[in-house]
Amino acid sequence: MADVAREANVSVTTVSYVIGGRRGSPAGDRISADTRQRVLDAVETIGYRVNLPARNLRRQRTDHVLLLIDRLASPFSQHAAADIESVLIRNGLTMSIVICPTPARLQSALDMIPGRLADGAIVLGSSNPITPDILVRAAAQGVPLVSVSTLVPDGFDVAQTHDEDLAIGQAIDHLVELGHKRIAFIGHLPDQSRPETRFESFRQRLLGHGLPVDHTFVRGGARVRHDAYIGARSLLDLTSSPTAVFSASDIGGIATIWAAQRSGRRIPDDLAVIGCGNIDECRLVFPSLSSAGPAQPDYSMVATLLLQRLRDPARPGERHVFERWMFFPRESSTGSLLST
Amino acid sequence: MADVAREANVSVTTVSYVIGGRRGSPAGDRISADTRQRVLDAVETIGYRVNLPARNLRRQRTDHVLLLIDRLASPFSQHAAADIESVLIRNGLTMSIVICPTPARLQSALDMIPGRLADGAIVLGSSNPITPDILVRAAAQGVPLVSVSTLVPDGFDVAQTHDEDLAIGQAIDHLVELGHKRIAFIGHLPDQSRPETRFESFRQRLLGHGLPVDHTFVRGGARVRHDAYIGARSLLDLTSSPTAVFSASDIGGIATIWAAQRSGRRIPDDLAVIGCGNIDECRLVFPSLSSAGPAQPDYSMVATLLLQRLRDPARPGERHVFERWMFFPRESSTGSLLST
DNA sequence: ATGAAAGCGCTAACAT
DNA sequence: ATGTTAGCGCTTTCAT
Repeated sequence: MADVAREANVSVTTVSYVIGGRRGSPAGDRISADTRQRVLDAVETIGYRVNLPARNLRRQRTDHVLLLIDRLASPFSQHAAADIESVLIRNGLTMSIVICPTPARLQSALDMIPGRLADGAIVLGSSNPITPDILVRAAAQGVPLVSVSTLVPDGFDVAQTHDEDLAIGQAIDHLVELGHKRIAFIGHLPDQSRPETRFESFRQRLLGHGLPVDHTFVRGGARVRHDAYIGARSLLDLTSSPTAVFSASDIGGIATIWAAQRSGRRIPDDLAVIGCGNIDECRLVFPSLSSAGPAQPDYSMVATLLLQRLRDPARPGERHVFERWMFFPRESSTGSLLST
Repeated sequence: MADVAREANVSVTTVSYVIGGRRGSPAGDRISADTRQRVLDAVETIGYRVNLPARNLRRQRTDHVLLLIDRLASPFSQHAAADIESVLIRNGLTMSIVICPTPARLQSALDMIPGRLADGAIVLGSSNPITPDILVRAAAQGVPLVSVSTLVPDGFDVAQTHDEDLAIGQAIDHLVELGHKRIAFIGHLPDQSRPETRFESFRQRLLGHGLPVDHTFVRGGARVRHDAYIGARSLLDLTSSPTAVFSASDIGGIATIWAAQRSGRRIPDDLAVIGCGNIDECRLVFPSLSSAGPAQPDYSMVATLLLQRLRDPARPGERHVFERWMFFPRESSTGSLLST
């Protein structure tokens, strides 16, 4: 900066004001158009680049936020990341993504914020059981945080879906109306030792119809195509196999369709399949996949929540609804295209 | 740090040595075990957190690298990111991901490195035509860079696949041997105004068999399931439609299978399909997708290349092979499972 | 085995 | 409209 100042025949202050471009108060008016141009030219000839760590050290702020996700591959993360980042960029912030497949990695990513490498974080879909503790502790230490989950807000905000239970209930009603009695479940968790909200919705609705919830009809692995495929195959290999499968994810539903087709079953005649999430792929797969999920998910409000919290870190955490779920019947359960 | 020093009754130097833990020379021997423990306790009671921007400013180094990808959704990015990050972590570095869907975003992400927010970057699969220019210019300005692509190395290293052309050739041979003459192509580019290496491999091999390359049989959009689906559907709607489709991506191949099934075609009897990339999904889809791709991709050497370049930034750029392609015939072209 | 102090590059309060 | 200067929090050389 000193070099630039010398070249432009101004002080470092002037250089700072030109390149720092405060969006606040004493920005434009301070420097004359002529001086500003001289500085810009000097920057060009010198090849000067601002040193961000120095700026961040001084400003005590980075204008950068972290998006923490458990894995890249999830079909909605692309959508979510794009929605969120566009809001952040519009507000002058940058974003980067850190993959946190384990609680330890989540912790170390969150540690970047007290470490002043970022101003805050958005946490997507870490369904690990010890995640809440980690988030609560981080928030208690003043880390501005928004979680997209069903957690209880506690110093951080929670963005969550609405009517998930209702939509899943409608999916089950739909299967029952079609005469299905042997309905299996493919969930996210590898085991049934911990509660899973979508399983609870599934279970309650089955019980409501007077149908038994048979634990030999429950599998995990909905998060990963291959795992769900294995789960579906083992369901279909049962001597008394299900006539319908409800999966807690769409990729699990699609994997189930594939496993069923490979076993020679026709869909939905021999096996009805319903997924969750209503991702685009549901409409492409043949037969198209019935799904409970949001009509058109929009994650931009998640970013807005973080912006609010950055402005006022002391706000108590709150729950906010950012997408409303519905049931979309398609070929995989009805046999004909009722809805796209 | 001053607070910690006071609490522990030592100097800030000592605190720095304890928490900075130089992995180099004067680290362990300098501080006595007793003093070290006193400092650690003080850190605990004070709740001290190191300020990374200050450290990075002073060290002129961040021990952080960027992974630049064009979109999250690509099926191999999960794998690549995990491979690369594990090598980096093992070497004491951290990694974050920045999504660069446009050349402008790629540029601004790369600018973080002269900006001293990261030490270097790995660029995955930006197939945009102006990308090479951006990378060359960044490298010329001293940005340590590794590109996973088929670009010409120029100040940065290039990690690339091997025998891609050969594997695609085998795939085409396979189709020709099965009697196919009307073979369509679904590529990455939206138009044919720019050369595309996989299309070139496809084209050359067809010509080698004396088959015409019909431009009404070429579509784009292989990168996105929905786009590929649209492309495949328009191919199948032709009055004289292809009997085989070769897609430059596996998700394009799977989308083609779906489009064909929806049109009432049997696979491979009415339409043979081959993809590229050999992703896990190929073995799950029904019928399983024949594919040209690596047997088991391993991206760790990409990270190794960057580590080398960080050590010696002046090294001229080189090409390195990190995965070898083969052709894997499966049900979507043969009708029976020859290979998994 | 430990401490004093310079300075990394920048911003912003306070001059003028 | 522009300049002076005191730090931001840390690392590291040089002393002791």
